[in-house]
Amino acid sequence: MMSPYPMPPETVLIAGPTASGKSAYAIKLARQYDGVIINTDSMQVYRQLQIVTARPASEELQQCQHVLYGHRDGAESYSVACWLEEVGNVLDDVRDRGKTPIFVGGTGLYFRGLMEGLSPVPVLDSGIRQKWRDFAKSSGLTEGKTGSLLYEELKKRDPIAANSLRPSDRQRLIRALEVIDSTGKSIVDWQNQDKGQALIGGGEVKKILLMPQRSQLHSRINERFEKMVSMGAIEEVKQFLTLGVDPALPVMKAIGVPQFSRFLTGETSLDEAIEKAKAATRQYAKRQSTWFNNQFGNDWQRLE
RNA sequence: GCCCAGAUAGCUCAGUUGGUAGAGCAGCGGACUGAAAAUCCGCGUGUCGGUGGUUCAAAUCCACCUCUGGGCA
Repeated sequence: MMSPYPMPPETVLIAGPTASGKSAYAIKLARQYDGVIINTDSMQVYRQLQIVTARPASEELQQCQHVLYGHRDGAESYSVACWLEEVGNVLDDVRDRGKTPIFVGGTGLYFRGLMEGLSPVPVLDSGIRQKWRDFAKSSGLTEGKTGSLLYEELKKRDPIAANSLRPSDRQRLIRALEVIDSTGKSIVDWQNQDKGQALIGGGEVKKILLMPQRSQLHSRINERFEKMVSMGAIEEVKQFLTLGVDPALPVMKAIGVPQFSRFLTGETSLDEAIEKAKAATRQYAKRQSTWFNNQFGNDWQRLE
């Protein structure tokens, strides 16, 4: 039965690899459902990078309300936990105003946190976190996968966690070490604990997955990157680099930043920087697709 | 027109005295719980320019042809 006044779903989720057309689709649904678009992308939160992260610009922002976009400084470290905390506040506000929350982005981990909650690991001491990052730097792990000092250290302190990780997986080894060191409890134990109440899922959740054919996605990625360059992506990265942000921070890994940084110091040609950045984008889209294909449930509506 | 150098994976190129080929990049598949645009794991995807010839055996040697660079006219 068609109703003349269809009720909007309680929540809308729109996921898809980079350049799959999420932003435009989100605006369409936002108008249909009187929605507020909520950023679900780990890089579009940073204020200084708009062009290079394909963050919606003024024309899009005028068409409906967008939140959690470009609201954080690149010099801060952001995370899925920060995001979930912010989402909690945003959701209360959106629902109070009778609007439909529309989550849009490409970060699989953020969607997982949103739908399933997060293990209740407390905020860790920043000194201890820094200690293990420094340790990792001196461990020589970047050189190869064998003889990892991090791995040996974790085996001593938390053999169960070590057993579940690869000796070459620097990031997860560091995380496991800082958790056991700060809390005295294994990350595995934390992860087996109740994740608490998920932020969404009480009512109808419309889940949409935009998955264009790979070859088409590659064309769109390549074309979009050329557009970014003509819109001033290089200048944006140049300006950002003058701030002297810690090279270890997440924002420094945004696609375009390392490649243009190397061009700006004369290490590579412009053509090479552009080709490398396009390739990095295609590889990223590949990893996103793997996540969406295998980590999401089959209750997502797939669209090309 | 003549001389020289090339032609091998999508790209750049290795390939020993003949034994049906391998690197990097790209690509493909996978993992994923607080930096996730991160961090990791796995996989060569090939009419060796073409046609003949020599040989038990040709990417490899010979001939001719095609194409691409460079040089001489």
